[in-house]
Amino acid sequence: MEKLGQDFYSGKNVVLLAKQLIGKVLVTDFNGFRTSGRIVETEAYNGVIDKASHAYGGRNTNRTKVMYMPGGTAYVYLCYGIHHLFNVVTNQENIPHAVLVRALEPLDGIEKMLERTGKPKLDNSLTRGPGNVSKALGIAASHSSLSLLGDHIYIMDDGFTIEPSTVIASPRIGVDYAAEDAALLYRFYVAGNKYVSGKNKPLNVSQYPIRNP
DNA sequence: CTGACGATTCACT
DNA sequence: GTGAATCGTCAGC
Repeated sequence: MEKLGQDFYSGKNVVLLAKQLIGKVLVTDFNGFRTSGRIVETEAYNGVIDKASHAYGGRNTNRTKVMYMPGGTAYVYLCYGIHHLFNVVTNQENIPHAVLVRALEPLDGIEKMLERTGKPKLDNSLTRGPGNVSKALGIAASHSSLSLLGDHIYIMDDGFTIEPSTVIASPRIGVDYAAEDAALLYRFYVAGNKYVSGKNKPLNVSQYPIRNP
């Protein structure tokens, strides 16, 4: 059981990092309430050359400047006026790579997550989809720019390994506006896991070959 | 200052 | 499958 450190987040290949984050444990600890879940779905956003990225073309605004911070920083933003989406900034300073965490399998603090989301009981909607992940873990836009090397939001490797053949690569969700980049296989998920959002091919692995970029 | 809109979710048909 | 909710952000005037 060990917290991911700077070396992990400094990795230069954001697509590989998105894949490597599958199976890790995302933890938040606010006001003494610890909540966590195993990451089962991620998406990579490949910096200035990725039309689906907020930093495409070097775009650097008050909101997106967080993406230019060093790897290991939280990038959280409000989407559709309702949902806070949590991303892990990767690579080094001034290279705006990020990984969106889209789904978790709940582990610790499920009662607290139910309280935050107003759900009556645990089901697959608690941490399914990026908006729900943030809501359940208590992550808000005000946490953007927070270091993941600190004590409030961080990611653990607990030694649990997802069978590699069950980690599927697919196109990202909701990025049709990104033209040809919408087809890139930058989304990763655990095949058949009930917390995975959107399309979830249970077993037909061959259709979406995993490529180590 | 203004208007269009989004890396979504949920209720409803 | 369709549509509403809801507001900070950002490009453009």
